[in-house]
Amino acid sequence: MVDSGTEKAQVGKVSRPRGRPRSFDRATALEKALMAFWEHGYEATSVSELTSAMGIGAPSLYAAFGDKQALFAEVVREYGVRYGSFGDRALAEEPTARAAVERMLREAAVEYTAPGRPHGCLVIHAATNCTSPEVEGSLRDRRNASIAAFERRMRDDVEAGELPADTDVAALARHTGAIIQGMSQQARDGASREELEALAEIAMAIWPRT
Amino acid sequence: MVDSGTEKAQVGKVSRPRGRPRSFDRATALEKALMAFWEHGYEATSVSELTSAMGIGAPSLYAAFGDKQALFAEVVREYGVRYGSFGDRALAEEPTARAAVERMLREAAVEYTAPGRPHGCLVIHAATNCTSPEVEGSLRDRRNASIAAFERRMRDDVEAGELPADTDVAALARHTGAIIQGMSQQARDGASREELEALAEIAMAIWPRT
DNA sequence: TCTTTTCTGTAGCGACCGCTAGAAAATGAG
DNA sequence: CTCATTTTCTAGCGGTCGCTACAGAAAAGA
Repeated sequence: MVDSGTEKAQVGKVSRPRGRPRSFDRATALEKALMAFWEHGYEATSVSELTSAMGIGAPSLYAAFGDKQALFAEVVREYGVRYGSFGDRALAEEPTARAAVERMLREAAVEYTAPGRPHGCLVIHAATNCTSPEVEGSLRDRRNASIAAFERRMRDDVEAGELPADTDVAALARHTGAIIQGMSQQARDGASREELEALAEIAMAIWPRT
Repeated sequence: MVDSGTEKAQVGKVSRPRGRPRSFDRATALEKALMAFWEHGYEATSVSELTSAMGIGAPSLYAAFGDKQALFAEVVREYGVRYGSFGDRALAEEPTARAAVERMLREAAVEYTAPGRPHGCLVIHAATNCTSPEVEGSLRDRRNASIAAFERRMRDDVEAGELPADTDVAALARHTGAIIQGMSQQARDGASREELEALAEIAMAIWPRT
């Protein structure tokens, strides 16, 4: 049952696997599950909601993804790649921590209110009020890891002389995290892209004047 | 069954009601329910968890509080009075919007990490990922009402000349809401009072220099 | 005492939860 | 073709959900 999802690629010919072929596309089914979890969270999304959203029966779901928790873990991974990577990209590509945060907040306003998909951030919301400590903890770890990444990037800037030596990088990172989390919450509560952009712009005023 | 909770006070003598007296104190039972909902949220707190936390049987719960949703509504009301009033107090008592927000954030750092009770804010978290739109919406309305109250207080200051005439009060109010919501989230994620206080202090830097 | 009223405890309702056994269907291998 | 393998579909498992019928217990009033 391990590695049940990956199709082993053969040299040259495609050579389909032995038994009855799967009647659905695994990637699109995963995407449907992602949307369902994103919209309603881990516990409030029942397996029957998942199966009907994914267009498959329950046994197919369990055969292809393990169980509900494993499917959610895979959804979270996929979310990180498809929707949650703008922060890492900003941190990696921008020349300064300040520019990275500014771009991150600006992009968050767009991402969190994008039409045609749930608002806000899956990592922030999908495992709140969750009976399983494992699931709740996995997303909490991700949130705290993000703040730690902010702090590392800021500390680099301090060491490079880009930020004042007495900068409280831990608090500055926490502040950035709070803004992101608050923006996500307000996107869920109906705030528009423009409103979040104005919020982000105000939040940038904590940085030393340019 | 309406008004089943309130004991009608008589002039002079106490005159207990007719039938078998209630074996539990309604207020302390409500407080236990409040803690349970605060900790785990609306849906993740089952009726059987509630009954065992409150120390009563299910029929007693339904007789005294209606149903789960009515109990939650009463809990939210009680929470607003007992734990969620520091914001309104700051807005009402402080001379300026800025002083009110500063005090509110400082107090939020304390309230959201107070020992012996759940961290963060019930209004922000207890109805996320909720199957019932009514319950989810009731808390969302409260959150948006808070931001609207911030905005009104700020607009008063603009009209009084306490804030610049071109202040974007809507964005400033949203920013304050985002900080509060982010602080609550991070309190749930394990941040300490000191960390939240440092976050709050940084957030105050968006206001014009004193 | 007896009746009336209200609350308590037991026991269980129907509905949904996550999950799976087992048979039928669809493919490749021989 | 038959056989082995894998997926699909149907049906349903045990468990928990929110909630309640019912009988007995505990009080006031007659």
